[in-house]
Parts: sequence; structure tokens; C-alpha cells
Amino acid sequence: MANTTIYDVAGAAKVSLATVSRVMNNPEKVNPETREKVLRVIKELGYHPNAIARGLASRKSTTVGIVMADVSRAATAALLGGITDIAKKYDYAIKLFTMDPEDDIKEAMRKCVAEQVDGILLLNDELELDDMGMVIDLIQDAQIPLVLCNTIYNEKDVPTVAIDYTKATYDITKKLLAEGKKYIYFAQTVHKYSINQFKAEGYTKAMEEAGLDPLILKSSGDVSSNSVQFREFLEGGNKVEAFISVRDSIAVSFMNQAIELGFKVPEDIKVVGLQNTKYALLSRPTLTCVDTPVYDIGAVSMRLLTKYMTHKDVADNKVFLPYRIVERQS
Amino acid sequence: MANTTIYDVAGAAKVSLATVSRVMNNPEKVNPETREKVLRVIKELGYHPNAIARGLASRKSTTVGIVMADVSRAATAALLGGITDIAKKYDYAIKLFTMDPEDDIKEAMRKCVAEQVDGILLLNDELELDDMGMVIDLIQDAQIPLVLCNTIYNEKDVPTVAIDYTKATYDITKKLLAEGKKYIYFAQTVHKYSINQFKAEGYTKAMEEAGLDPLILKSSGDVSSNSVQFREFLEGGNKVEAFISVRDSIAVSFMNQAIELGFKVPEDIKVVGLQNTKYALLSRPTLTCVDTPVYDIGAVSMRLLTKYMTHKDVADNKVFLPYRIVERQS
DNA sequence: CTGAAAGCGCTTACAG
DNA sequence: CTGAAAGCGCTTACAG
Repeated sequence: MANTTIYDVAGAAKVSLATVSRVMNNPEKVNPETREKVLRVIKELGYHPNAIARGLASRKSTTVGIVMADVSRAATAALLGGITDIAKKYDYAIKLFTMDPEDDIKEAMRKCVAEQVDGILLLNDELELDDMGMVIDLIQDAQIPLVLCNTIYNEKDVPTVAIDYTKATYDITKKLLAEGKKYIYFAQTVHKYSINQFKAEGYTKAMEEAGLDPLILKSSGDVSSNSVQFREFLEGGNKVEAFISVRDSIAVSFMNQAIELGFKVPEDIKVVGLQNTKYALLSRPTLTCVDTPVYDIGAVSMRLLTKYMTHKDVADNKVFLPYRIVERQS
Repeated sequence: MANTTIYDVAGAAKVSLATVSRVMNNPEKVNPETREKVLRVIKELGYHPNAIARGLASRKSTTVGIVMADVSRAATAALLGGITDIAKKYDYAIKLFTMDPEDDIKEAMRKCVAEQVDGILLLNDELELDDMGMVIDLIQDAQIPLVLCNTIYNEKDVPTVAIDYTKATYDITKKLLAEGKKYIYFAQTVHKYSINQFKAEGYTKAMEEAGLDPLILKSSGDVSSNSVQFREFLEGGNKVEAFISVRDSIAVSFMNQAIELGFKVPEDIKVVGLQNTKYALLSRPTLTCVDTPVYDIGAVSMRLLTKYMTHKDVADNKVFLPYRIVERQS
């Protein structure tokens, strides 16, 4: 059954293999009667065209490559949800390429290109700016349509779907400043995701406009290590009036430590997350967030990519989805 | 560059394409000098074999298919982490197939088979028992190696990597019973993941052995709806001494509601999660859990699959990884 | 509307 | 150790 080929179908339907192929790819070019006959045989034999052979002959694999640093992060998983839903709708298969920073990035990308994907979605990078440029060059040299998904790179003109993270973070920082807060801390991760750099920029801009020094903390995404860091930080007598974090889970971890040390949230310290994940709903107090529609970013980027792959006109190669602030208890 | 072919390499190295192919696949069969020459040219031209063509000619795609219900769930993402790490090590590419329950499952699987993967990992199903059997039959008919990853199906003898969830849940229930609890509730999700069914079985068995009626709650994974459900449940005056949930996030949501209604955790109600995710560390009180090593399940299942794909002997086709109970504050 | 034939870029017996 | 040739299962001009 797995090895029913187009020849078997052609034989059983008493037509040539070219006709069978046409029934599948250009049905309108086939006489309705023969078409029906062929379709019947296809169903009877349970025939499904070998995607590999089709890929080789047509030089299209109807497969997109997803290049990313780490699958297991919640934000990545949500992106993938949006991506896979749309990919399925357009009948594209998905190939996953993970890329740790220690890998030879160039080799990894070449491998991805060798897999003959029709398009690439680059997401959630952990790359240095230079490496990022190189990766983009490599893909563009190979003439493969590329969309940056929840990833921002301004040095080149690359199709992008994301949030205007700079503005979003600028807005929320402004808001806190307007409430009279001055000691507003900003927690970054150690890894340099491009989008987090832009969040930091927005924060920094708002602080500087207010004549304040930016107060940036680098912290791990690992709860057991960042909780120690935050406890020491708070016990160290640093004055803190507000805390913004690139990740919700880090914000929640900070909030937990603050509360255990006797601070009141939000009275003493306001806490804000920049994602709006499930963590924000399950923490106590619940977490105020800038909501970033990650699923949508995935879905829209995949849809944009299909347009490039099918050579459709694209009105705008950069899409910045709207975001909103969700006020909760923190 | 993307279109350097084996012919270009052969031409530049002044050998036949067969020799180039051998250099890549059976280097020991090639004279060291010619081998070096060819390798040099390969590097110079930046040649990477077209994976599609190779797949067609060799009838091996060095690709594995991951079939699952939902990418975006945290548990799935963690599994994928383990899977991709090992896949990379063995040089397998990964193709993703998501399958919602509304889809025509048979068609979806046929598509997956048509993609010519060398092996399939079936994970985190949401299938009815019958559909599950059909999917397994389909894959086995197509002679494709299959491993169930964090999924259990006892009706057939299929290679499996998971936890003995029945025993794990039995153990934790026993423990609560030994502490004198009688009104031990068990929260299931609405979707029927096979592993959750086994968790329920373990719980039920322990309760029945103690001469108690099992108290099973079906709840949504969505925080805003399950929190309403739990609040009504608790306000309804139901006596609850302990609460076990298949998912940590559901346990945390229940705990939040209980605390807000004035119950003391763990004094009045003990709460236990059956995953040990980040939620368990970030909740207050922190959540006592049965720890299930999801990353490892992914990694081990992928490794097992490589053995089947390369026709290696497999000592045991079912692997049940150890679990442990992590006592925390709840 | 349909078929015969070339070709996609590789691998793999088969000779030599 | 190396090359010529067939073949993997399709698609796609090209004739008719």
C-alpha cells in the first residue's frame, strides 16, 4: 500500500502516467470522464503521490523550514501553534531546524538550504547581530523566500512579522513614569533575543526622556537561580518602585520574592510582564502585562511567507501587529 | 550556489558523479587521493547534496515525522526539545504533523506516510481508542518504524517510551490515603489524552482499594473557565481534603481559588500536580508534584526510533522511565 | 484532451 | 578503485 505508484494507477485506469499526474495537478486540463475514472482508481488503490519524487520533479517541496534556537520555550511553542495551523491550511509541510549558539551556524543553515524547503521562517533568534546578518545573506543568496517571525533585524530590508516591541515597552514605561515611579527596573535575559533588545531600547528611551538612568538587570530564565538573584537584589536595599520583565515567568518570580520579603505589590512595587502568558493568570497577584499576540504572529508570518512562495504581490513586507496593555492586580 | 549539483563537482574534480557520490556515502571505497581532491572541490563550491534527490534515489529521507495533536502545549514543547536534540545528533531532519480531532485522521496519516519519513514518533494523542488503533495500523502497514512517545496504547504491542503513569498516580494517591485523607479529588482534562486515562486508572485503583469512591472532576485547561468551575465547586460545600491534577496549571488554578475562599493549603487541602513544570515553582505555595521527565521521554523515544530505523537490535521495545515525587509546600 | 519522452539530482549494482 | 548506466517516482514541455 505504501508503494502504490503513479504507474499502478495509470495501469489500472488504462491511461498514461502523464494523465494521472494531470488529474492531480491540473484537473481542468483533463476530460471529466477520464478524470473521474482516474480519481476512482486513486481512491481504490489508496494512492498518495510520493512527496519526495514530486519535490524533485517539480522543484518545489511544499515544505517550509522553521529555524529557531529552542523549541521548548513557551513563546516558541505558541508561535509554532500559529504557524502549523496556517501551514496546514495551505498544505505546506513543516520542517524543524533547531540551532544552538554553539553550533556552526553556517553549516546548520546550509543543511537547511540543502533540504530544499520552499521558504524559511526565522524565529526567536539567539544570534549575535553579525551571525544574524550572515544567516539572512545565506538564505537570500539561495533565493529562498524568508520571513522573520517575532524577530527583528533592521540592518537589512527583510520581511518581518512582529510587534513594535520598542514602542510597546516605551509606552508601558511612560505609563509607569506618569504614575510618578522613578526607580523602574527592567529585567532582560542573558541570551540576546533580538526582540528583547528592542524592548530594552524602548524602556531606555522612556527613562532617558524622563532624565533618569536606565536600571537594567540581567537575569536567568531559570526560576531557582533568578529567585536567588532577586532576593539578594531586594535585600541589598536597592530602591525599587516598579519592575518590568521581558518574560512573564521572570516577573512572577521577582514578585514572589518581593512579597516574601514583605513588599506589597502593587503598592510598593508595580510589576509588569511583556508577554501575557498563562503565568500571568496563575500568579497571585495576577500579573499586569503588555499582551503580545504570539499565536497571531506565527499565523501571520506563515501567511506572508506563502505569498512570497507563490510569488503573489505583497503590499507591505513588514507587519507590526497591535498590542495592548492588560491591567491586572500587580 | 544553491544549485551546485553533483555534476558540477564531478566536472571540477575531473571524476565521475559516481565517485563524488561515493566520497559522500562510502568514503572508504575511494582512493584517498581522489577523495581529498573531491572533498576540496566540494568545499570550494560549497556543495551540499540535494536532500530530496538523495531521498528519492536511496529511498531514505533521513527524516522523522512527529505526529501530535497540539504543538503549543508546554508538555509537547518539552518533548520536542528532547526529540530535536537527539535527532540532530543522529542527523535526522524533523517534520511536524499536527492533527486536530476534527480532521480526517486517516487522511492526515496518509499524508504523513506520503511524505516518505523514515520513522514516526506519535505523541500526546487526543485520539479515541479506535482511532489510535487505526493510526497505528496504518503506519505499521506502511512498514514505517513507529514509537509512541509519552503515549500509551495497550491493545497492541507497539514500541513505547513513557512513564508508568498508572503506578505513579497510584503511588501518590496511596500516600495521601496513608496520611488519612479520604476526600481526594482527581482532575482530568476534557480531552482524552491516553496518558491521562492511565493516571485516572491509578488513582481509581488506589481509591477503590481503600474502599472509597473515586471523585473525578473534568475540567478545562483554560484558566478563566476552570477557575469559575473550581470556585463553584468549592462554594458548593463539597468536602475536599486533597486535590490531584493531571496538569500542574490546573492544580495551581484550583489552589488559587481555594486560598481565595479561605481554605488553607496544605492544612485544609493538599494539592498535587502530575507534571512538575515551571508553574509548580512559581505558584505560592509551591506545588508538590510527581515529576515526569518529559525532555527525557522525548530524547529516549527518538533514540529508540533511530535503532528501529537502522535495524539495530532492540532489547526492550517498551521503556518506562523512573519518576519521583517532589515535595513542596502544597 | 492525451501520450511518449526527457529530466529533476541523486544512489547503486554491475563491469572493468 | 572508478565509470557508464539504470532507476528512484514524479512533472512538464512537446507533439499529436
